[in-house]
Amino acid sequence: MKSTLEEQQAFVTVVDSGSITSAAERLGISVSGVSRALNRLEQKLGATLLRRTTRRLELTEEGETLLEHCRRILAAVEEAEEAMLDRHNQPQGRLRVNAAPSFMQFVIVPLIGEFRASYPGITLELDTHDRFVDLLEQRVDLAIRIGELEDSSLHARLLGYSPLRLLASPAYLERASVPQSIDDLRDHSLLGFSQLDHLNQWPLILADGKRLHITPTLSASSGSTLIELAMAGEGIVCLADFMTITPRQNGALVDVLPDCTTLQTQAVNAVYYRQATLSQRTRLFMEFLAERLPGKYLQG
Amino acid sequence: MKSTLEEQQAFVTVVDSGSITSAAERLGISVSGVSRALNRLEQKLGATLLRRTTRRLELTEEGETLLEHCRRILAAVEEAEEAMLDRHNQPQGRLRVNAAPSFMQFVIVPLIGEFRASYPGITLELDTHDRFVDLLEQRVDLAIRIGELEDSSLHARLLGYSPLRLLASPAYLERASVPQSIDDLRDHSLLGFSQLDHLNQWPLILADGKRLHITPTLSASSGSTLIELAMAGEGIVCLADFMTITPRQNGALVDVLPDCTTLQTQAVNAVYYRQATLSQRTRLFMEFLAERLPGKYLQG
DNA sequence: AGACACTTTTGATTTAAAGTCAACAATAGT
DNA sequence: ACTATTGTTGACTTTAAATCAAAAGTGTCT
Repeated sequence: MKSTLEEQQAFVTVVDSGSITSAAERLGISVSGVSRALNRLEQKLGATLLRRTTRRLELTEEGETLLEHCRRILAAVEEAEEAMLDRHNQPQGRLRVNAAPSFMQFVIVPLIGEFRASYPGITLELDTHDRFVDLLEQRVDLAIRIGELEDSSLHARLLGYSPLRLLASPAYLERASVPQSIDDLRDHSLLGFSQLDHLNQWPLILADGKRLHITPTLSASSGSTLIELAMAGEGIVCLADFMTITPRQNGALVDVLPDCTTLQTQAVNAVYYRQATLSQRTRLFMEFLAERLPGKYLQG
Repeated sequence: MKSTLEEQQAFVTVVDSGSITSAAERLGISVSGVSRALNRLEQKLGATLLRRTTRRLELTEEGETLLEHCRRILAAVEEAEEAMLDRHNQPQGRLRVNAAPSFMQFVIVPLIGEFRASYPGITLELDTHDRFVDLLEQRVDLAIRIGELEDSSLHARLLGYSPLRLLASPAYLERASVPQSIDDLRDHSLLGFSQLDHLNQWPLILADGKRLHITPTLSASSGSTLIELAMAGEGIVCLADFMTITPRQNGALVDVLPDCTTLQTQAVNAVYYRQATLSQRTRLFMEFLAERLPGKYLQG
């Protein structure tokens, strides 16, 4: 009278895919097989897991609880299988990495060619997501997180620190003026984020002791758009160092108040959910990042 | 071609019980069933897990690796089942607690009657073990550890702090003398541990700045024996506060140098291995300890 | 060495579990 | 109310796992 892994797999797949029919397809078995597995599981546990009508599936509270447990169990089983596979084989398999869009664009993508050349057997999935995702639910092997860590059930490896910079185009500075102090910034066109207002709290202390909270008259929702705007001479931006490497190199952007800009550096961590040992490919990718990022992209 | 829970259970049970025959008995299936399950598992993984002769079983390196994973998986399955059971039922089930012998004797045992009266459905197993045990391997739900924690994969809950005391019987102090300073102790009969020499490093700073490392001419291997010796007037002992409550109350032992004795207090933690939520009974027991220990047995 | 006690593996068979197909029932949308 | 879609159920098939009995190892003792 013990629930099997197949039943648990069926349950999780049904929840993830939203219907029994699509779960059956994904699992490669018949619809009735999935329905039966679900019923078996419910009967064994003596609880209803999902209230199901033909059109909609809804998790009960028990189902919610069990779902988490099942994800954990299945992840542990997968880890075990990987551990045995890794023992003798070349690095291979799916590796899903999650990072903020700007970090993905400016840091990971430029390095990815080198990694792929070293380990051609690894299938990479690059996932961008602004808010923190549930690693277990999304089956993410490794996530790069900037700033403070929250979830203590995750393991983390520090990759380095990311300083912030103030930047503008030479044309803008010539047309407006070159600010000499933090308080001078108030007379400038400051470009900020349109959605995430907390990023408009720049880490600069004004003469009155307060932090500079900007209310931009021109804003954008992504770092790359902000860079384009700054290069077009629209004003001053405050961005993570790693986004600004190329425009600084070719002179499209120059530092503004370079002495104040490293005030708030944020830790950059590679985080993962693992109960036992890290899979070979995840470890390889993490080591790759830990080796390449400090220096050019991050402060050691 | 995926390994089942039954196969994993068989594998773990064989390792734990040391033979296929006894594992079969424990699992309530036939010997050949276990042998087959083991073979299936090995074939599915393409690796030998146990080198087995009729007389001896030996884990291969792969087996060692898989064993850990299987324990984790099975523990997670058990957690899932418990979580579903706990949902509607009264507290019940097996609860295995591990602590150092002296802590068990002087702290847990005196309190256990009250706990049992409150939750008669819980089956308690009190395990004493000097050295730190592997919670997963020994299926220990909760362990009490005194001093610094090592294993970071365990969760911990601080129960309080345990100060040390120097004690002797009034008769001894009358016969010898009452030491007035730490350095006076050198002229006394100091009782120490016979096996664990690091416990003979008393947390007292001498005039020359060194710690007092005693070389006892009378020693014992357990705290309770040392207490008996001290009560018999054989000398001065240095023991955790919680062991000395009764003899101090009835005057059999009195504090020596009471001002120096709280120097080194050690943290007392309840630690557990859990991937998801704590089972109801474990949580109840931990809360019970956290509520009762500070004050009488530990410093808050 | 050889006989003995014990443990594990294997072949043939039985038993039980899980999956399939097809008919039926339920539900939302037009 | 009709229809397209989705989930459940009964009868049957397939597949996996357990058992019994016999055989093959392995270590011990005289």
